Amino acid sequence: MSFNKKVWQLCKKVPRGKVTTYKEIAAAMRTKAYRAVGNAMNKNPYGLLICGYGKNMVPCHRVVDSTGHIHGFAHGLKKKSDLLRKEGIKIRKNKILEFEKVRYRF
DNA sequence: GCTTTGACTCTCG
DNA sequence: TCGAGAGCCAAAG
Repeated sequence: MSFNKKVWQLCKKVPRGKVTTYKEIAAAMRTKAYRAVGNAMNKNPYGLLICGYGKNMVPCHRVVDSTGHIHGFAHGLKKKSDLLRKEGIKIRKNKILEFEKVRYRF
């Protein structure tokens, strides 16, 4: 299985209402390719399904950096924060509130 | 194959 | 507290 697919697989394991970080994912794969993880997200073929919540969706919007701050998103940061808020996660200025509480650990 | 490119993270000052 | 710099890794050209 390719590196990217592993990333997406792990991504899908994040439950609704929870978030994870690029670092967590990398750690779960026993690697330190934090940046490559983000790169994988950016190129993920299921990106367009995020908003539609399709069968093979990869909840990329539940992945943020180690500080709980949101970076880029294929559909825009606003869209991403909206989706997270809809799942019960509070966001303010691209920053996740109560990060430690909603953070999912593998 | 070597070089470039990131949705990253850590360390300093 | 915050920004700059350096280190990191895999994918794409």
